[in-house]
Amino acid sequence: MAEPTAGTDRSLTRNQGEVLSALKGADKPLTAYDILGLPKIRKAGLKAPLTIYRALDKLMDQGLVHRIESLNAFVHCDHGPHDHATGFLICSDCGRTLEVHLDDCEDHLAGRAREQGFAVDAVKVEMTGRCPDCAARQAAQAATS
Amino acid sequence: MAEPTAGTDRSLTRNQGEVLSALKGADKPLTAYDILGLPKIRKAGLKAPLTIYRALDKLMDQGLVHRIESLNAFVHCDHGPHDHATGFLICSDCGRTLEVHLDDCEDHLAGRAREQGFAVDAVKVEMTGRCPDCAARQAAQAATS
DNA sequence: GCGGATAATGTTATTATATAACGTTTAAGG
DNA sequence: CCTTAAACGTTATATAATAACATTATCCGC
Repeated sequence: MAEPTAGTDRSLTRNQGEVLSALKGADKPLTAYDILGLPKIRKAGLKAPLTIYRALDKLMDQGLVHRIESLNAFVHCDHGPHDHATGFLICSDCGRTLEVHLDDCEDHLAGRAREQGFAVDAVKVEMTGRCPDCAARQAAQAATS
Repeated sequence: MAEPTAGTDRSLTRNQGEVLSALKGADKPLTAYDILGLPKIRKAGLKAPLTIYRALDKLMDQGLVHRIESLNAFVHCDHGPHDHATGFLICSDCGRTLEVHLDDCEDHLAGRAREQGFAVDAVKVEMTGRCPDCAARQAAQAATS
């Protein structure tokens, strides 16, 4: 029983496929417990937090999923596996995120670290603010008040 | 009773002073529960998690303490209040951190966000790796094995 | 196919991190 | 004083993540 039924990616187990599929279907990051609470996930037989966390760990190993530290949540990576650092724009209003690539800035950041004698393994950037939609809505509300 | 006995900073309440003092005395980030478990803190009468979290919130408002998202831990900011983004180098071996300033890189990062129509409030950068000491120790061990 | 190693899973319990709700006390200013 | 807003105390609870151990599936060489 190695057929992933939920995802299209080969070499994923059923649990991993289900979790990845759940993240793909969401429009914003989900916590492990958000995922656990999804009807589709329950119907698929996943019912323990650990089951979700294990699947997420493997998906992150493969670069298919990223963890948003400041939200304790996880998002599908829609850019395919990549080895350069990623940053996330996190809307504090609607909770959606936008992934940005930091190919050039990564060198700058890591260079700063190396000046201090630090050997960098991973770079994480998270920016909080308002997404275009929410910024526009707030501007409109401010105008009418 | 507004005298901060633990810290030297004015305008801090006693609880805030105790918590800040605890962080100043540590050589690495502490979680709220780490702080709660310190004898000095217990002796000062702080005994509930919420007490610690409330003090931490205020200290962060004032820029005296930073939160390390990927550790769920808090560090004293030894640069004084500053408004430009900070980054942290986090040693995955010894757990110590090093704060770095990102005054120039911040513009680059935030600019990337603005290209997408995103209004940035805060930028957080966390880099994981090995600090100079731990990198040197590992190199020495590799040489003798 | 068989057998053994390795990875993945199931299950239960527990630990770690953070906040809600509510009443009381304290500090600052008129 | 007296009011008001901030800080605090207390208890309970919510949220996030992992430990420990038994079981099952998958891969690979034979």
